[in-house]
Amino acid sequence: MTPQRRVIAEVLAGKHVHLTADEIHKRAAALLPEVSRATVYKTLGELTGLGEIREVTIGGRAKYYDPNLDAAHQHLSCERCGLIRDVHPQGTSGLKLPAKDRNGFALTGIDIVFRGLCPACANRRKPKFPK
Amino acid sequence: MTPQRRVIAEVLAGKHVHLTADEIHKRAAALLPEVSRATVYKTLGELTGLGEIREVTIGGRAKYYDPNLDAAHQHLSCERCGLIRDVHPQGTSGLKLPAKDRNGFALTGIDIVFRGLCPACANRRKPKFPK
DNA sequence: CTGCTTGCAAATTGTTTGCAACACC
DNA sequence: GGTGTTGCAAACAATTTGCAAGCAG
Repeated sequence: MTPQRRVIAEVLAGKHVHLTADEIHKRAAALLPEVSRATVYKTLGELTGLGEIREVTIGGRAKYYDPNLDAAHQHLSCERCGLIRDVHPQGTSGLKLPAKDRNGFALTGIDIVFRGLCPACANRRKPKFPK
Repeated sequence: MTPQRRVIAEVLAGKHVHLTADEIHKRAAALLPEVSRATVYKTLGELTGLGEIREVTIGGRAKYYDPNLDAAHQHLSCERCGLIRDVHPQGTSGLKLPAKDRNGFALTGIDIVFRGLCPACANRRKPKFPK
């Protein structure tokens, strides 16, 4: 357990934390300036391998890291700004794929993402200018 | 409608087509050598804007493009090799997020991805050695 | 001519890797 | 002194953009 890993763990602590590797790096560097991007990536890779966090790829370019593995949950994602929130709706936990639809796959999990616009993005309408 | 766009449309035609932009480019170039990557990206961007196809980001680095918008469907994805298949299981169409869980979001869609290992990948076991 | 499309190349973004220096048992 | 960690820099991969040239109406 090095100082670098501690600050990364601190950044990931808490509820509703869904950050990209780059955001994690920025926040970690604010706490401890001498944290390099490479270390953040390596640490996140290890944590993922250990099952402490999970990579989620939603809607965009960068991966998000989800430290909330205790409770099964789904994600609510803003298509405009990329904001991600955890949700725990009923009726999703029983969801599974019938054997006849599995195509021989060995299933390991199900990801459910509710897409939409967050309140802030829904208000300020499309930032698009008629020319 | 230019020759370039026609071959891109041809590549996208058919069922169970889930290709990355780069794969689309390779296949289009096989039909018509003078198709540049940039043109593929621009065309895919337009088609996405027009609602003809949809970008899906599953599990990895590159986006996949899904031309099957007629029928609501979900995806079955191999975590090892990236293979994606369409599935149409029962019991998912009624799924929606209760208002109390919406956090003020205006919902536009729900993505469901069943993760697992395809038959081929399940056979050749993890290329990973426990020490 | 005017406007949209193409395609090369360069720029951007997100992530991974090679490798030397370092700290810790 | 070996093991594992760091961090710089370079390599990569996926995508986007600037811009000059081409084609169609």
